[in-house]
Amino acid sequence: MPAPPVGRTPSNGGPVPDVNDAMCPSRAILEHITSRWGVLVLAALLDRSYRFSELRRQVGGVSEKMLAQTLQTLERDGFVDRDAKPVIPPRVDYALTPLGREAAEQVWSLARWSERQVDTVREARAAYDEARA
Amino acid sequence: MPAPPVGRTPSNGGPVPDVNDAMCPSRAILEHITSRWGVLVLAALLDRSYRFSELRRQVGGVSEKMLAQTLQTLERDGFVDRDAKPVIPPRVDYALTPLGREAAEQVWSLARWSERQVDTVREARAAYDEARA
DNA sequence: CAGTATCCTTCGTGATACTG
DNA sequence: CAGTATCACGAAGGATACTG
Repeated sequence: MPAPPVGRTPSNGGPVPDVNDAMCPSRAILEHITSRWGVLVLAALLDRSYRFSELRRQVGGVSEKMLAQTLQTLERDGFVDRDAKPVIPPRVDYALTPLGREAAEQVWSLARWSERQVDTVREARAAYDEARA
Repeated sequence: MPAPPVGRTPSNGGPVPDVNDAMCPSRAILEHITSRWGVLVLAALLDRSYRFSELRRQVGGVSEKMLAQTLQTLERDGFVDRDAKPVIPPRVDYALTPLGREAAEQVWSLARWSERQVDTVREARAAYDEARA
């Protein structure tokens, strides 16, 4: 299937609703699950559910802001289930929904494929860089 | 984990040395093939090979700069084969390598899955937004 | 035709501080 | 503990003009 044609390219000037979001909703979904932290969060939750801080430790290097943002996006899309327990101190557990598990498995499979190609790709890059040095 | 400092930042695109190359090489690969234009380029080339301008028309809304940059990145990683014919006017054909075809098939499969979930996700979002309005 | 070079705007990300 | 608010900065991305 050919790529979806995009009508206009926003001439620089006005706040334009994301062209691809409007034109191609699936692009937004794909972006959410393949985003830098999205991949790692989904992968972590593939094992078991996590609390916020647990997840933050499990996914190394993510800021609170980005983790919260990533989780909200995934929750809104219906990939992650948020279970906030009304206790003090607050306790919130995050888990995959069935749909989220489907997504996680696929994206994780792609991630593992990428990992397997690391050496091949490194060689390709070396050859490419060599050819124009 | 602070982002490691990077040497040069070319004003123009081109295969930019990826910050994540050092810390997580597979992440860079994943990023290249799931990038906004990377997905679309790989998908288009799944059908057949294309010339630069053909590809630009096929993938609607991509600027020359981004298409060139995307193609260079994919070529450098060994996913795309660039065949520049020494004629005037210049003619360059782009095609998938076998490795690129593997990548394209997987990412396109994920993209099609995303497309199938569009309605489900839209409902999930509506429910989410409803719940906090 | 197939790109490069330059300039500029927008966006993502992180640091920090604060709240329930 | 689990977030939200604000700010600052570099990187991503686009428009345009130019070149072989």
